[in-house]
Amino acid sequence: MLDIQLLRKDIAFVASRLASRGITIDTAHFEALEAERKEIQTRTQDHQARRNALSKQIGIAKAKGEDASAAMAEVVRINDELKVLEERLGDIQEELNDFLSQLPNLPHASVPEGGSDADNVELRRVGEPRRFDFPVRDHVDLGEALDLLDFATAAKLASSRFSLMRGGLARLHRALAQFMLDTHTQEHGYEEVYVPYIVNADSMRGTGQLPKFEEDLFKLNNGMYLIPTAEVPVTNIVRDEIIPGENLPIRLVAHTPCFRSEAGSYGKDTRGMIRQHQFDKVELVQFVRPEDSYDALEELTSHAETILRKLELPYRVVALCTGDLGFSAAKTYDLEVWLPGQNTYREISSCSNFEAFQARRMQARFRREGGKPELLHTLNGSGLAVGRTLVAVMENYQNADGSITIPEVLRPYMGGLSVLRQGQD
RNA sequence: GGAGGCGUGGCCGAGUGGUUUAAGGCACCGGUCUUGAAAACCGGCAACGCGCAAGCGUUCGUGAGUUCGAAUCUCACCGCCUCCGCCA
Repeated sequence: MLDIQLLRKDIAFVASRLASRGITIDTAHFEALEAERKEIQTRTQDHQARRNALSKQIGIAKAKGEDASAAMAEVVRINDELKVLEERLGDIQEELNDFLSQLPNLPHASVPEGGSDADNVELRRVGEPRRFDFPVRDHVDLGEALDLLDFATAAKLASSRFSLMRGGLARLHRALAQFMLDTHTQEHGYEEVYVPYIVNADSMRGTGQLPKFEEDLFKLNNGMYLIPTAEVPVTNIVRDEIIPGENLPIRLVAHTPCFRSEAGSYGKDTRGMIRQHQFDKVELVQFVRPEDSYDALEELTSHAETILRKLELPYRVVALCTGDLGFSAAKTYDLEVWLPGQNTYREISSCSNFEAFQARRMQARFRREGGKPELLHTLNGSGLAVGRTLVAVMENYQNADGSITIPEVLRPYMGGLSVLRQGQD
């Protein structure tokens, strides 16, 4: 949520920053609502003040045994008017709130201008895509040939866009998550958290999934939702809290499954594990002081990159342009891993600074020594998407005979195993 | 699932219809005293909204209601605790 003060003060600025994201806002509508809100609110509060004063007089009069019927009659009259005013004020405030909650965050000044992902800016490439002297297979062919990946059975159990992993591949998937958690907790100073995979609507509003993106979520019959990312439960830990300033920054990491309905993605990435209704992700979340959040974004991105470096997977870092930013983000770096099976770089992590956008929705604040509560800044990033990392390992580490070499750093998690081949357990 | 109890500021806690403008304590901040610290004493100290300000308003888990007036009464919901049942 944007700061309503900023809209009151300089709506032209807000409109122009949103225009860079391809969003047009009805400034006249907002200004009209605000003018009415101000008038109605002033009148409402005048009435309330009058009523409170009279009620106090009535109390004093009654205590003395005097007659208070004139004052009581006036309060009745004031209450009639007040009822109308309060209703109208409530409606206006709701309308303002709806207007505000539909607006995405403003892009940071350093975000490149652009209308679509074609305008994203590649910042750096790390690692050299491997040259293969045999025909490259994608992860689906590799996994099915090894009898370790079975999409047909997954579709029988659930539907398309689910996967079934077996044996060494299931273990490799688990190894990746363990390796990521251990790296972030032991080397990068994150605290591991275990969180609910089902959350309420308030949490979804806090991080910005609601009200605009309900169709992307799985909703349960009790009104709660399956999490689309650990960002939701982990970030909402600080909702409605005032954190002592000396406790910041707070760095949390969680490994969770993620559930996405992928509505509107029919025909996109239908093959393999790239786009699933259920996938695992290790998520990094930071709560920081406002002045530290851009340094924290660089640092958090480097933490995610560390995983790719240790796995020796080639990747590139891309700065999303204004038109490609997610709803709540002020700035985002995507990490894209090289997939030989697709002969291209594919997103494997998205690291964002939300500034105070989520904190304002969540009322997540901190207090400096002796100061007033201030909104903190939130950040998060995948560190990494486990399923896509598994795909990247399979495709980049494949051998001519269809076996898959296990990256060095994962072998301790695999009981020392160095290669996945057919017929193994 | 059943029965009972409870939700008050950063924390503890008083308050069962009217000068509550939420007592008191802890913590915290400032001051006096002191070589310094501690103790003692004095003062300050919830959040949010509107307003240039004075100030006004809202908030006692949440929402609805009763009343001239609600932290206090009624209803619903949420959460926590205790006991019973069930269960990994």
